[in-house]
Amino acid sequence: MASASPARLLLDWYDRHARRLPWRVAPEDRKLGEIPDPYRIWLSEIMLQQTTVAAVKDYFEKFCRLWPTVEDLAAAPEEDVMKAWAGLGYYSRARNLKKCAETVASDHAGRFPEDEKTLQTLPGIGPYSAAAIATIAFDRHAAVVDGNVERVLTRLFRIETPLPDAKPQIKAQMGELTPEKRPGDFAQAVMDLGATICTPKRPACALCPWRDICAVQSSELAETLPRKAPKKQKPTRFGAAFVAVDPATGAVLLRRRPPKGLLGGMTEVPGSDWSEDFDTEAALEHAPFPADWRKRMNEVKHTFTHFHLRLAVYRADLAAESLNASARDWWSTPDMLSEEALPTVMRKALTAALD
DNA sequence: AAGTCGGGGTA
DNA sequence: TACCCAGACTT
Repeated sequence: MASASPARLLLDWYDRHARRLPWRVAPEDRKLGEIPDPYRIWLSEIMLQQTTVAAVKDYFEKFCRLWPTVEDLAAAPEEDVMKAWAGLGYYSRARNLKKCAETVASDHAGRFPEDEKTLQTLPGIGPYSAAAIATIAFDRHAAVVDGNVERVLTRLFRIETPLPDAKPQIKAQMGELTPEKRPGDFAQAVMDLGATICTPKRPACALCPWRDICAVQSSELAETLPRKAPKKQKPTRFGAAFVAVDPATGAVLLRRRPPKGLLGGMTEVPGSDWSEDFDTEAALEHAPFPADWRKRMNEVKHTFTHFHLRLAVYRADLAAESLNASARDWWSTPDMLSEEALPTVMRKALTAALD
């Protein structure tokens, strides 16, 4: 009897052990001819970029509740989409999500294209997402490569070429490995294997369905793969944030960030620019208007993709009416605050000011 | 090819 | 602390 193929080994493991993502329909629960909702597959794949399943889950359900179809999302105000995305990070994903929904609604009659090439022309859909959507939503044969796949395959085949130079080889190997039947389940199985068994540190080789065919199984080498270029250390930037509070209502003064760049289009409290040579002694010069600003004891520490941030937080209590209304600023009462498009660093600043 | 974009989980 | 990332876009 011929030995089982690698794909068969993995799919058997997947059918027995793998946790299934809540929004992906299991093959056995699928009615004949029924396909998973491409809109939901697309939405989940965009959210899962650089983000864990645990972090995505509640956001995914909220988006499905607010906008059940791609047409609903296309018709939604971008402002509402940014609010619903607030806290998930990488906010350009939310802007591109909205653009993509509009394109699908207007140029594709509300239906997602089924082939990888066309999918990749849509905003926010790159090589990974295009392959994932084509194979999971449309059962197309595609080589899905994300960080998990890179880790699993560099170990399985002992690929010691550093990333990103190894990407073409990994893509080709994934293409050869992917079976004609159930290609989408296979892709999800490899990613699931990477998330649960073939982990970056201390992989559980003893539990791996590929242990007998893996080039580095249970060896010291496994943890060192995939090889990557050494990463440079993050600099620290400094700045000040100013929280104005209306004592009568508890409302705080907010404003909108510029549409592009860091935290583009998101809501913030007034503050200085952030720089490595920020003069903390002269922070009050950056206040949005003169007031009795009091420095809070605890500063805000936050880490972005490529720098650390330390923010001095100032608070002033003043009546909202005493301030000349600016077109770009608004007061937000405590019950409205949770719905504002506030990124995590701004929620930290508000906590430091209000607690 | 390198830089820009958050945030949470681990050790 | 300091790592690890379930990528895509811009320059």
